[in-house]
Amino acid sequence: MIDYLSSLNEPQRLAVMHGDGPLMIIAGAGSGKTRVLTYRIAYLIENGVDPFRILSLTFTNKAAGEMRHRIERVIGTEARNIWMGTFHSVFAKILRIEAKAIGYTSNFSIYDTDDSKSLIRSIVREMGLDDKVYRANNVFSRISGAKNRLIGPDDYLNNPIIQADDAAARMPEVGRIYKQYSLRCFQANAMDFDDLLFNTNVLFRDHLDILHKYQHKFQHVLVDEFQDTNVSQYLITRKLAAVHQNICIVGDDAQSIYAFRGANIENILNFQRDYGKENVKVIKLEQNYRSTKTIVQAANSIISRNRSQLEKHVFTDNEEGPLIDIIKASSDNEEGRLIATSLFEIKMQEGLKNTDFAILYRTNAQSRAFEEALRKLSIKYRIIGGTSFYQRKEIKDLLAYLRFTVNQSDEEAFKRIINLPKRGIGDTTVAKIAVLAAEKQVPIWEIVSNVTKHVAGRAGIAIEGFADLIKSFKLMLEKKDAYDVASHIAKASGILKELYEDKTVEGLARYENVQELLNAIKEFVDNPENDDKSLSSFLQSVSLLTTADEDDKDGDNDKVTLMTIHAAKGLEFRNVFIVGMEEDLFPSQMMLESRADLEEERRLFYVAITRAEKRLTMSYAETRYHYGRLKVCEPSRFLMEVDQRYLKMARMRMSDSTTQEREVPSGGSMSFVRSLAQKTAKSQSPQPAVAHIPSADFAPSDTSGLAPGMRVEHMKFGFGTVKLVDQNGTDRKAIIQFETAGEKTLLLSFAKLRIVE
DNA sequence: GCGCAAGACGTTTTT
DNA sequence: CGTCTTGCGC
Repeated sequence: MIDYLSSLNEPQRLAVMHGDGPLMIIAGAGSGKTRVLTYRIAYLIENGVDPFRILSLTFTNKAAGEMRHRIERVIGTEARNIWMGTFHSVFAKILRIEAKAIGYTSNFSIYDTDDSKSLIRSIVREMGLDDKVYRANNVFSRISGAKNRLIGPDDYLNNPIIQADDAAARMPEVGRIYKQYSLRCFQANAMDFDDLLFNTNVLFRDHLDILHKYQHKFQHVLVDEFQDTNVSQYLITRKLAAVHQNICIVGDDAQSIYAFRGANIENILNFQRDYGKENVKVIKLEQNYRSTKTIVQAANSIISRNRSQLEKHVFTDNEEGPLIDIIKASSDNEEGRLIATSLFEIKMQEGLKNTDFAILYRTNAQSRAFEEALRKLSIKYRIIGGTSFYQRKEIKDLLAYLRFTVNQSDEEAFKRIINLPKRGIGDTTVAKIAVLAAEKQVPIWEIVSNVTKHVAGRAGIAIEGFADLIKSFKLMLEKKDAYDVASHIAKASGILKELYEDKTVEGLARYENVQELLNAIKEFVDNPENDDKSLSSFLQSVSLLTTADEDDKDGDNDKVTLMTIHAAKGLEFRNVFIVGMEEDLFPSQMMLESRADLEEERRLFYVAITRAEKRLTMSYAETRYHYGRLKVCEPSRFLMEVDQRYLKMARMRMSDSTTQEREVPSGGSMSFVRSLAQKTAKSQSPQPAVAHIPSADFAPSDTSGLAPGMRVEHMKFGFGTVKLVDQNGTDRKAIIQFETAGEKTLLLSFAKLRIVE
């Protein structure tokens, strides 16, 4: 009956059949870890473990769904009872159940990144701070980083290292913003993504009875993609596994690509320390079943350049396979055409389907050229990630109505809809209400529902009307399901009407999108797997969708997949194109600018390569449009780092260029620098020239060009002030240097600065 | 408070 | 090149 065991190799079988106690599976790319995890859970259930008592944490909800179905095929419908999902969705569910213990109610809102940033923007304004200094992006990432390390606002303020760091970054008030931000989230009965994990930790820390309940409930805890968990997540798993000690982690340090959001490879090391090295069973899965020898070895040649890694040797018995093709294109658009043509040829020659192909890129913005080229060849494609359906304005607007109906404390939802459609309530009034609520420490609704006490005149009456509208929506919540409430709200709020009256193409599309959202809610309600059909439950599931979770709306499934490399984690395709292999793009400009080593970028490259089963193609363009300007690109250093034996390429060369120089007065703004360079280029060369000024060279990471004690101050992306100072603080001159490469457009936002004595 | 026009500013990667 | 903010007349 357990015939699935026979299809496994020795280490895989050991991992599946491991009994009690901590288990760490180091699984190389393509080594069948999903199978192992699936079968292990099936095996546990067959051996008497109650599915209700298994907690399995995956990286996407889709992965959880697929795994659930695979387990179902082995052991039957019992698989439905396994606790399975992403960290965020599983613990959001638990927080919903236990909300009261930490002062929330179970219908709390989940703030997405936009909500968080908008709240931070308001707070910065209210505190009278400069929003150019305290950029929402920056502040948010600091707060997020702190939360991921389980540092609360008070800890943050009391930590001298963090305070010194903030002071050095000239943002000493971040701690106070953080404190206010947390307070406001709490008052809004809202949690951001990080709070879902942070508050779970708080819940387990402060309420031992609740912790004990879950500790005893979960007899087995399994964590996939362990290399991408952060401290906050790790501690949750550690607490949950503390009683039974049955924790199984699966990961690959070589595929850790989420350090930027707090993932900590050291969790793998901590794991052995925390459970005792002698207690932890370690199993390595090193045989790759996915890719050709060429692909596996090329990937190995990349990752071997990284210093920090666990000892592991990934190999394969698969065929040799074709060499990796390198395609050089003259522009980003040509890159699109060449890839699309190549894809089409391979598809015809080998008789493949569109689903056999994936195009992977470093940033979402790169998809455009490939979309156009594929469309021209009538090749169907789908894009994963990017501006997703749920990020569209009209969708967020309706969702905000739904959120506010469920949770009248939700400040961000309130701000979004209070004047939508227009009812004569301006920013001033909105800010006033938000501040009033914050000062009195009461929910927004408290002010809104008694608005005439606080706001006089026309605005007050308008808000009163709004409050009555929301009250009428609220009444529906108890009796009706999510779909009935939502479709009523769409009509009664006037959102649908406003879009319907907009007869432009975009207006029509927006109207259809809203209908599409209503359809999605209908589907949610009709799905027998969802036991809770309330609006609140729908909103929760929607906010925690991962990019991979979004389904195609049309029924056609044979499509080429376009996505970022990050989104491709865990997936595999027969043929893979890795595009945009250019210095500044991959490895990314940001990584080159910060003095960080490129190890994470290299791991990302490793992940990209190992998605391919049979055939791999890489491409780069010599020029690329960026902010509407043409930029000259150089081939990525990563292309040189691959063992050249596995590549089939046109000889790579740097683009021909000559260098021009111009003096820049210190303290001048970049727009001045820009116009100066523009003038220079035009007057000095008969044809207008391209100025290639890689922004990586903006801050001379190579300090050899600098006299001792000198430094160049600048703004990223070529905006702001250029300033060159010596150790006495005296201004000195700097040179802007740019190359001409015989093209027509000037690219001036990427300036290379050099020092003049 | 609204709407339009000119101007500023920006791109990793994601739950 | 887009998108979002700001400034001004109404």
